[in-house]
Amino acid sequence: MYSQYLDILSKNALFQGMSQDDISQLLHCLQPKVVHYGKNEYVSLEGDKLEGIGCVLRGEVAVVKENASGNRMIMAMLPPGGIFGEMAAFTLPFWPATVQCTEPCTVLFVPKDKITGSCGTNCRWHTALIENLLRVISKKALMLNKKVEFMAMKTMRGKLCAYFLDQRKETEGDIITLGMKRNELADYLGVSRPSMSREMGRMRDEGLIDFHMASVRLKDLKKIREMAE
Amino acid sequence: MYSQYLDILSKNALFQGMSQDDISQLLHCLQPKVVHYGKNEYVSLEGDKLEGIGCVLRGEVAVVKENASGNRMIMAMLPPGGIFGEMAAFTLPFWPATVQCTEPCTVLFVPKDKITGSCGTNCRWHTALIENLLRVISKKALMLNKKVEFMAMKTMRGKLCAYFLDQRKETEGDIITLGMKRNELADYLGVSRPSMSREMGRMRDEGLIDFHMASVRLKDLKKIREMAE
DNA sequence: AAAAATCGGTAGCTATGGCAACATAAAATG
DNA sequence: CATTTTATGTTGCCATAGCTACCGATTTTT
Repeated sequence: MYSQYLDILSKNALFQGMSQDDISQLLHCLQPKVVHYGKNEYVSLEGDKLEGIGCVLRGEVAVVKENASGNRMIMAMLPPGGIFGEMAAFTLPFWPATVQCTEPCTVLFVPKDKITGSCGTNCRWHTALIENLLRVISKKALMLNKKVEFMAMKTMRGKLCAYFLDQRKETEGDIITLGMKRNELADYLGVSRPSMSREMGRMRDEGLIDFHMASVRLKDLKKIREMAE
Repeated sequence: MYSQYLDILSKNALFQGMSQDDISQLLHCLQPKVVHYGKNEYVSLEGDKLEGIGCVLRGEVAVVKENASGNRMIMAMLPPGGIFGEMAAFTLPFWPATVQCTEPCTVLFVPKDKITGSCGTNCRWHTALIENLLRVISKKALMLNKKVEFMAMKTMRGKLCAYFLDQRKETEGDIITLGMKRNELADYLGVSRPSMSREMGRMRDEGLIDFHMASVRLKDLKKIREMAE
């Protein structure tokens, strides 16, 4: 019944660690709805009743928020494998944003009460699903928490240093990769691109860092750490 | 065994909607550890192995983050009924912050694998626990998301208007209550208190709002909405 | 009720960082 | 390989908002 979608579902964060057979059985007890949409069709409208989590099976959807005066802000673009509504599903009764297809799409909706409710028979993969969901949501919360920390830094230099050190985390070397383009990083930190470039230039002049394109070499870790408090 | 703690646990977000009898049975299968601490003792150290979620039963704990140069930043103060570690438990192997008692405390630790793992016999309240946990974590994520939105606004006025409108949400009237003191609100929005007061004064001069202490009257909703884009 | 502490409004000065505009470099496209 | 497009660096100007300091109001403590 869902066999044609097992391939893409096995790459979905909600079904991580399960074989396609497992997913197939699990789907049987989740009783999800599969819906097809045409280009530009709405998957959900802000304020609509929220019944479950959406998984993109085919196409691409845009999560957008529209303000009073009709300006639309794109919150995310989700390719196949992407999920949406997971943060709101267990807290809000309504969709907090609008979801629209940018091309013909197929979306699978997992009813929220089927996720937590036990399914009688094979609860084994149910447990894995719940663990995955907990992982997905708390990962998001931690990412947001980190972003708040960056944005809360008072100076541009503070934000940059905090971000650099965070990027360094795993790799103990002193060369890091900005995982984003300048524009995106500036947006992420809540500053303007020219001002950010200017500050990075100043930091280079002062011998704190060196950089070329997306790679930055942290030359004076001690001072960088001081700035990132 | 845990009977003396049922009173306070029934006020805990994790056990919401359960009777004390239910909680008692559930605890039996969660096999939590109860630990007593003296004043200023450490409950967990940043970097320690993270084994489960903590519930404050007695006393008060402080969640603190220390930076390289020994400065400590208080992330939260948790009274009895408070929980900690819930965001990290399913994502990080180690505690991301230090937890310390400000007075003699008792803490109950719920092992994380006991939460998701099925317990064989009475799974009924297990399901409720998981739903509660999902609610707690996703609520936190939504709150952080909102905070990011406020902080990302480019101007002071934008931040204020967005916050005012959010506070208005439920009550459709035009008088809102700032749920915080000026200092706290300024911190929350990531601005300085004097600048915020100055801007609020300007907005009053322009006829957008009126305010006295913690209550603000939104006089020109149209313009306020425009500013909050 | 008096004293102390906290909270909130105001003002002046100044610096940080936003913005626009342009220049150069890299990457994508044909 | 040439051309277009996109990404990045740079600069000057200037407004927003930070900071310090102070004063009055309100709340808490004793």
